[in-house]
Amino acid sequence: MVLKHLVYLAALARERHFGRAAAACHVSQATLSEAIRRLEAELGVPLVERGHRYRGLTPEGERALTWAHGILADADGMRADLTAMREGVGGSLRLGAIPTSLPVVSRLTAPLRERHPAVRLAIRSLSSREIERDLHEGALDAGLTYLENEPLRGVRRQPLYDERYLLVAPRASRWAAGASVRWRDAADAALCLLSRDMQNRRIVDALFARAGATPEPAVETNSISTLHAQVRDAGLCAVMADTWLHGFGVPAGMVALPLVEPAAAQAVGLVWRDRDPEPPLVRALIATAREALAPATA
Amino acid sequence: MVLKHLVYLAALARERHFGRAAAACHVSQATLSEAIRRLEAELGVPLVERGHRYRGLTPEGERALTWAHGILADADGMRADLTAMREGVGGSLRLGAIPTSLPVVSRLTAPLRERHPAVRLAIRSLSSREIERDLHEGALDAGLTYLENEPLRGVRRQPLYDERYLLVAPRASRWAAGASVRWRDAADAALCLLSRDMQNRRIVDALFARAGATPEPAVETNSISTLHAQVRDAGLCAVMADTWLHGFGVPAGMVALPLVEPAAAQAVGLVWRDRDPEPPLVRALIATAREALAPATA
DNA sequence: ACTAGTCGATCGGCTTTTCCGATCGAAGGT
DNA sequence: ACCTTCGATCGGAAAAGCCGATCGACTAGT
Repeated sequence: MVLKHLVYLAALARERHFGRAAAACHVSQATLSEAIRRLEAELGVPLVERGHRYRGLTPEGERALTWAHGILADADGMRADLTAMREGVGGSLRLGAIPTSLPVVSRLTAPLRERHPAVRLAIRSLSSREIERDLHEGALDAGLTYLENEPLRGVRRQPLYDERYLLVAPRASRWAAGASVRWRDAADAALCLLSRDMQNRRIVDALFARAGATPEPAVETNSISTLHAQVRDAGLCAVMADTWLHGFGVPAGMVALPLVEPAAAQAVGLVWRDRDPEPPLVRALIATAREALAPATA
Repeated sequence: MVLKHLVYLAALARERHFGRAAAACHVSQATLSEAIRRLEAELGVPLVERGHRYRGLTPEGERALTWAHGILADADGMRADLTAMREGVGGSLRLGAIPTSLPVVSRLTAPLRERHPAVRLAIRSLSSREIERDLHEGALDAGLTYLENEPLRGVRRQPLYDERYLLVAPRASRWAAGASVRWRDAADAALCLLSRDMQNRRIVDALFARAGATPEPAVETNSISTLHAQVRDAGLCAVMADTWLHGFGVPAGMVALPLVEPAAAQAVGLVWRDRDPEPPLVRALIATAREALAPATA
């Protein structure tokens, strides 16, 4: 079996198109087509739904793809590992992070780059689900995401901090009177919340629900910067993670009050693929994380 | 990179000889030599200590070998998985087992073969350390070994039963008087024990030590059948695992008495390589083990 | 010290695999 | 009915893989 053919299979699954997949692999469409055919012959199973158009992988193809992702990740890991032994940790680390963790990422990457100046970083803001998926597809080396709210499979983890929630409200509003706000009360505010496809929102909804309330947001968005802007410029209230406020400050004219009853916290941490051995860059990141950003740095 | 080259590397590390490794791979020595050279060129690191004789792998080579074992195991797993999807679980399952667990193996393999008649089994009696090593070298699919006494790394586990220890003594001896024997007292008997390279012996030694005693065995052996024979024919006492006695019975004219103070037990279970996805045969074995031989079947 | 034998590297040539450009044929949209 | 898109296929060129033979260096035995 040829490793390259697995690359072609992965590309085909990703691009869902023979021509584009071939282009992405810098080969002709004929080459890719034949490689898939060979792979099918060798494994003795059809991998793609045959027809005059790409219609997805067969169940066997999907299964093969899972294996292929693992094998390719290992092959890359081996290369990176040996390179690291020769000339120190280098190359490119692809890190996915949930939006609320973005302000924290630099606290992680700064010491990493200090130790290993040759490392190049690619940081992508992704949802927790995208992080999990891309980790398994080998499109990501590590992620910064929620550890507990929704199950994570096939990954190892290093807790880093707890995310807590605050209500950001206009200084003039009635919410600004006390030192904290109850979730139940916050539900009545004119809210700007993240959209429901984001786990942060699902967490917040669950907390509202635990307080017996159902928020009816005036504005929904899938971007935290939008959230921030809405609060600052439109005078709405928002539920924000403390990390975000630490990183970017409380908008002028607004106050941030801890949300209580329940005063819940979500564990956030580093995750990476559950494979041995670990690629050198990932190992370096974990070591850095453990030392530079031990838990209780919230 | 070509998967075949990794096979050659693994063979070379195993055989420690270019010619033999080549023969094991059914290629000429020239082919294998060149393949290693290519691999080194591609990875940019020397993998074997160069000289006019094989002198082992370089540190980079050892590292590469670890990755190679993983990648090759995955490639095999993929093939087996797809074959299983097509024509059911089949192929050959290589199972390693510590000697005291051998009587139990059949209770595991019988239901497995009943469900999957096409499966062929290769059962090897190995020490717990060999099991761990071969598992990682891809020379074994699963193992039956001690789970707790000495650390196991990079494996998943399914506890199956607890191993308990009995003193087998001549019916006429003073030990046969009571219903049990204390470790401290047993240390005074004329003993036949396993040799110190076996974990079972290390466990037994530790239990003697906990009772403040140091056994001075009259006979040491690395084979449990020898142990059994010595007890039966030479009239010595022996510390045996209950599984062995259940499997082969108490030698005629002897009695088996539980060893107490402490009445310790060692957990024994199934282990397999910590990788996702699991090969179909391994999965089938685990499922069978969980159902057919749940814990507390001692 | 010499010799025979072993071991791994290397060379030249052969075979197989891989890759590409071009073309084909089916399906879908207009 | 016509045109476009998509993937399969073909034939030839390039590359890689493999082998037998040979070389050079070390080793063990005399």
